[in-house]
Amino acid sequence: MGTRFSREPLIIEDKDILRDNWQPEELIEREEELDMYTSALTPIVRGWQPNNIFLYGVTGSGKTVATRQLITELLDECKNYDDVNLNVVDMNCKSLNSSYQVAVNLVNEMRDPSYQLTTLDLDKPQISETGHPQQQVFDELYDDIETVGGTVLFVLDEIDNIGTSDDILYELPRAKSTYNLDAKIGVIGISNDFKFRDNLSPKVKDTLCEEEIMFSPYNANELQQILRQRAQKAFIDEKYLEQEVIPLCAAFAAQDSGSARQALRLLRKSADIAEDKLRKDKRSERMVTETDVREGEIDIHRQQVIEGIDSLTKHGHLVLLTVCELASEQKTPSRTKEIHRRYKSVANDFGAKPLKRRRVHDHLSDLELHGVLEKRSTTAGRGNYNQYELDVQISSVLEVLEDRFDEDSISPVRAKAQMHDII
DNA sequence: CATCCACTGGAAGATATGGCGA
DNA sequence: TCGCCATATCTTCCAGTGGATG
Repeated sequence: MGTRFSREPLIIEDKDILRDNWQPEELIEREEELDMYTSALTPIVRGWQPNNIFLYGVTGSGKTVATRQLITELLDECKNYDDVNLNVVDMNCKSLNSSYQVAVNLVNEMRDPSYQLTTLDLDKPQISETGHPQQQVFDELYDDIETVGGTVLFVLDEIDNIGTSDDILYELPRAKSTYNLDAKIGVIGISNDFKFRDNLSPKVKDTLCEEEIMFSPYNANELQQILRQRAQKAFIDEKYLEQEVIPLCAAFAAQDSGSARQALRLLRKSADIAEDKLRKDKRSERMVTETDVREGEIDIHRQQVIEGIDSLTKHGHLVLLTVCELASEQKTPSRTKEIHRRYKSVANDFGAKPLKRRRVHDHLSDLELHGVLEKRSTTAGRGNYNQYELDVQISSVLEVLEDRFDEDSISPVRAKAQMHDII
């Protein structure tokens, strides 16, 4: 037997190739989008004022990969011309939910000594995330832009996170004329959310959306091509994949989101499961099977729900616990009114001041958004009302809640659930 | 058919928290 | 320490909805 940590590859040769941040040499199935994108970027090579570009499409539809590829080529090309000084500031706004935070992080990004702006280091200290007036942060940012000079291109990935506070998107494209800057400023906004574009204030839409490129979700066929492109390199031998594996991964992802990221994650998970079975001698052949894919799908979904629950606040957990309690008494689906009534006593038991009705409604919708609860809107009887019930195994929810509260307060619920045989 | 009812969910304001510079 | 700032969370208020009621 080998050691516990054997380096011997079993099925996968290079797992990184199956990650969504691996940059393929060629982005396939997106020819049209790349074409439009290229023409939108062309003015930069000529040293002209850049277009502002807005990309939108669901996650995993190739927006970021396309951007990375084209920006790399663009930077290379610009090196050939003395009169073009292109600086790209690339930032992911995933955890930033206001314009203010984006501005602060842009300043820090530009001042980060390890960041390779093609000109000088700014050599100024980083600034803290809170405590400054917004305008002051903007002023710092413009100062830095002017110091860097040339063409400054901002790539703001997942910009939809800032929600309705879109000041920065109004400010940035106009900064040149407002503050008489010499530097040319361009903004590329990348959004996963279609609605974000519609919800932008009209003044922002005018400027930022000069060039819009829409990345549609991949269909099952396109996803298969993408998976094949990567599987060729990632697996020791493609023969180790059952014929149905790639089509099935593609189908699951196409059905749900059309996201290449999701399809890849599933393929990766399936391969993990297969290797695990091999290692534990539960399987004799080097082979990823259809069953592995189906198991992987369940596993990933479950993981997502648990993460969803984990991110909630204390009262979110209390509301969820209330629904569990009702479920354990077979009283779900339950009306919001009923949930709120019961929630009040649950909260009191935990020594927490119960929230008002409205807020509990919000928590319930949150839970639905996370896929933990299922909502049923009813328009029967007097007026319309909502009912909620658990959309996942009560046992997995209780498991997560046990970590949040203490075990003793959860066990009565578990006992009741067991009594009614729903666990 | 007009009015009422019971509920939903948007909007705005209040409160709590935590970091900043002075 | 204080006053200032941003933000998350929560409360208050209220308009809208659509079947029920008389």
